[in-house]
Amino acid sequence: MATQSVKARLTTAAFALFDERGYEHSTVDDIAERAGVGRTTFFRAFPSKDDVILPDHEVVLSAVKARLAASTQETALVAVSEAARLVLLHYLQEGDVARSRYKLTSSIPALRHREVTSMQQYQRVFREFIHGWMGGGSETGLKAELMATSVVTAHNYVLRRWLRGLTERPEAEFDAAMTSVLELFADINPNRSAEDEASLVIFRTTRQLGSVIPALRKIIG
Amino acid sequence: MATQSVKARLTTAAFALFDERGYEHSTVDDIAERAGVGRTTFFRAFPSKDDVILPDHEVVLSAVKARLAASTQETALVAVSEAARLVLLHYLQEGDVARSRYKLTSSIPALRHREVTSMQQYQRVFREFIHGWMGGGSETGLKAELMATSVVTAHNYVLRRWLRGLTERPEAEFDAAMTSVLELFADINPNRSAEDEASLVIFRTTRQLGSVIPALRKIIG
DNA sequence: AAAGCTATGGTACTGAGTACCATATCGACA
DNA sequence: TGTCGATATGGTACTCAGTACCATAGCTTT
Repeated sequence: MATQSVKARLTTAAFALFDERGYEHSTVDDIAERAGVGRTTFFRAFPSKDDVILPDHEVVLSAVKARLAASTQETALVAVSEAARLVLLHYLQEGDVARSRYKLTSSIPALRHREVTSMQQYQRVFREFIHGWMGGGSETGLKAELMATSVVTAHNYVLRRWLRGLTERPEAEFDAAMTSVLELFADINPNRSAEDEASLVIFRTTRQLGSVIPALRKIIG
Repeated sequence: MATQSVKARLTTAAFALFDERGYEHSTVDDIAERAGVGRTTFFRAFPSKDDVILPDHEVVLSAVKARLAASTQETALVAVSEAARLVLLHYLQEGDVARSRYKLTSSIPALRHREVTSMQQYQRVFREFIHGWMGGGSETGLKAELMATSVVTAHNYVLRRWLRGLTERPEAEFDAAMTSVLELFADINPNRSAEDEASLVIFRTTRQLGSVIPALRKIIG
């Protein structure tokens, strides 16, 4: 019977009880009893009651940190995108568990707060990473923060669409969203392009303006 | 003695106790006793213990909603900027209270969560307003969400700098931050500007190029 | 003066979270 | 094999936030 770990048994027991009686009407005693363990053991596995709905949070957060750490100055943005994708993929792999959680976090404030907190933690990791990538100066603080929140927001947007059943291709939508976010910030990045700068060029010619201008118009489109 | 309202007395009592003994070691009974009221009255004034650190939240949130509601399609972005500014100004007016709160939210997780929740509520209001302004279609959902989070993030960034004593001119910094955020999204807005488009202008002149070019350089900078 | 409304205080209860102690299980090692 | 020690678990008792309910004081209304 005890093939699953204690944590896993507690998690399934909790989700089942929350589904049957609702979150408020399921006590920690109930959860522990259904999992076949004592109440004390519950609080050893989870710091608080609401943590039971995000049992893999620490693992995923560590994976995100590891993915970011395994990057260079040139591949930083790819790392950000892929690290965020790790989070999405974890939810996708959870399947029905993720959808159950969504039902719960949508209706129970305490659980919504718990999920918001977890997203804040991802955001913090991204912010520190991006800020470090930008050099860590105070002039890039706001930009780093904006970028981090945007990445997390884009992730959440696609995730929520999938949870609501509004998309069959969450990964493709995620890539699109992430690309548009990174494009948004493209001009203020360290590896900057010259896209925004305009050059004024003056040529000397003996040809008539009347013949030159239509040709110029054609080039500029 | 009871010139202040019950809510105000409870608030000052709470901040004083939190400062003396810390949040965890101040019970709701202690706060109520110092304020000269019963415990029941505390929970009538505040839904939970941690709400006491944001006594004006509902008021400010309503002010933000009102400011947004009093705008037209053309003035939407100004309204967003000024609504966010309302929040900042409220913190600035609080002065030391705001700084005390910052100390508390920085060190006590429960209070940090409370503040995050309040920011989430602002964000939600901004998101819904902006999305409505964009027409409410599903193709603008992500953009609206990104804009709302960015506005709130920029606000928080400047607010935190002021709370840490890193700036003497929070309002000016706020304006700068807000402008840069709105610029960031300028190209995807309904009232788009022609800022990003370049014009090619050709003049006819009889003057020598050698005298014209230095003057042009001076203009362009 | 009686009725009613509102704000407040008090009491009793549930349940989360903590502290502490007791016990069981298992492996290492003599 | 028996013993020690580490780790996981269970149980008990406690604090305190939050809720429900009732009683009462003060004030207005009729």
